[in-house]
Amino acid sequence: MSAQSPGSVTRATLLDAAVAFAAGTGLTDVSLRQMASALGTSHRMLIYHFGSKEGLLVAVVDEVERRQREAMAALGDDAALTPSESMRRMWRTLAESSMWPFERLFFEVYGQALQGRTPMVAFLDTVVESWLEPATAVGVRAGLPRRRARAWARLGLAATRGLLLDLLATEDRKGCDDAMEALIAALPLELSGGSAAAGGR
Amino acid sequence: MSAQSPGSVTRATLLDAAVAFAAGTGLTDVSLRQMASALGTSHRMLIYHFGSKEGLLVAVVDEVERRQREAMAALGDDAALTPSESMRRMWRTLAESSMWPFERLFFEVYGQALQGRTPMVAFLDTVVESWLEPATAVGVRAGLPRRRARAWARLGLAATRGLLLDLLATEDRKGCDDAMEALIAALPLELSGGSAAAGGR
DNA sequence: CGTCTGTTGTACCATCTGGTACGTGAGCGC
DNA sequence: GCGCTCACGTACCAGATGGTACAACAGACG
Repeated sequence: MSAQSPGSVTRATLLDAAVAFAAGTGLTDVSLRQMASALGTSHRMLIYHFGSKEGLLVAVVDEVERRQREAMAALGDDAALTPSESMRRMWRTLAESSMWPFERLFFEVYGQALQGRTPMVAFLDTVVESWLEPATAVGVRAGLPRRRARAWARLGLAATRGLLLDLLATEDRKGCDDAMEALIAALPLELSGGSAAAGGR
Repeated sequence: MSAQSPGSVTRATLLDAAVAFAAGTGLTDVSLRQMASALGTSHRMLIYHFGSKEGLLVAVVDEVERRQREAMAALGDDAALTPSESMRRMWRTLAESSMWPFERLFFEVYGQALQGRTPMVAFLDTVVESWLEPATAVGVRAGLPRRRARAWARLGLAATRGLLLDLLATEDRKGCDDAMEALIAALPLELSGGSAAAGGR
């Protein structure tokens, strides 16, 4: 195996460690030297592999976004479940405390993206739509008119993120569970699984 | 009253300008010199009035939090309205594009607080509870059992914040309005105004 | 008048920042 | 062997950073 491009194995390993570090520490006000020493390398090597600090941040943000999409795919495609059960399961997964570091990182990046900071700002292009489209499809499949499905998908996404913000701040798992259950109990009939029009064609 | 020379500025004025600057630019990766020159003063003066950069950040974050509480008080105490109408009105106010800079700042601070950065971390103590308690009271007054009222208050708060995150990222005002309407339409009967004002005193 | 107190400007400091120059091996094809 | 690329360490740079020392100027008060 020829190590062709500047970084095939080393770079990937380094990126993985960088994401883990970012999840644990955040990536605001972090210098190359700090991150490098936490990763067991030198700031010289980070610049070597990623070109610049900006390049490193781009790589980390892209990787976080990639994992987010991956998680969405893993959580959303369970077509056998009713939407309400699927929603409950997604919440149970996201609210797990082992996920918190990544969610903290997610909201940190989100907050900086909203302020236009490069390269986080690219986050905004996909952060809603990539979740909204699949969730809308679930609602449509369950028999909701498209526009209504999209509104509910949007609401479900927003409530989930808002409750995660709450959970991360208060660590009140029970209170947030109750709120999510209130939303699930209030879902339209089509989404709660009672009379799903399974053959939507 | 000594109308001081144009260069002379009091601490309160400086703080006000600092918050405005933070709302427009963010307060991540901002140096004293940058902020000072944007405020028409020198970094020397910021340190003179606030003690240190940390002291300035503390003052700004406290002020943002204070305004947030003030806004909550202004939005929440309209006891004549039904909860659903009150919610709709609150959303209409918060979604106004003139509020966006402050909301961006809010989420930026929130994101950094979640990563434990001082002094933003103090934000977390009040960011949920100070809104949750009044909203719960509204639900109880409308006839909901306390626990159910609290769950719905939490859900309403989370959905509002989640939709603001969505709105700030996508600027899709209509889509977010639809989602909020979907939530309002799904509120429990007691909150939607059908059987309002159960003789509370 | 002099003195004191609150502000402000200038000049400076040690430290840290991202980035670079350069040397040095290790591995590999020839 | 030779050359060549990748990977990495050491040493360094110019610039920016937060913070400080010190002087100067204003007005209030005796």
